[in-house]
Amino acid sequence: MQYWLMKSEPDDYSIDDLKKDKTTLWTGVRNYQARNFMREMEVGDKVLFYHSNAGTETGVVGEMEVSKTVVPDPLQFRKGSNYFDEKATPDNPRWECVEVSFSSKNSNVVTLNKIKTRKQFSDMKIVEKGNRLSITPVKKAHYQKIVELGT
DNA sequence: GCCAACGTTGGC
DNA sequence: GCCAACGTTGGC
Repeated sequence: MQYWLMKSEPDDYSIDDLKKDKTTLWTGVRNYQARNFMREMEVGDKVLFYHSNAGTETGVVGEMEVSKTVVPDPLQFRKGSNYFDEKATPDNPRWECVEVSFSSKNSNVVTLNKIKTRKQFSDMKIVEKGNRLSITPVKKAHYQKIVELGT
């Protein structure tokens, strides 16, 4: 069992969208490091849903779970999509995505601000200066503490 | 909207 | 394989 954090801009795809959809393909990741983390994911892994670029609401907003391991990201083949990649072919895809399922929405947003002010989170990847990576592994203890703070 | 901190691309 | 130029992310 592994623990992760995945970012999404709420204007693009929010925790409420996931709640409505119940499951979704986590498409649109176009960073090799993030893709490689998705390749490591297994069914049942737990994931913190993080809203980025959300002003004072920026932070962890809920939990989800990996429900399917990676498949080729269909958007890389879709001409006209923002995520179209002309170098990708169905025989040789470049980008992959996992399927995730909604678990719960926090009562409170665990804001980035709050995470930053707590010493115990100082080694989290999202706190490190300049980390723009949209998918990062999270330590179990950090995961549990953040869930607790969001309840 | 600004801009620092990256990541990627492509010429050499 | 280096690195300058360019593009993107995401906090503020």
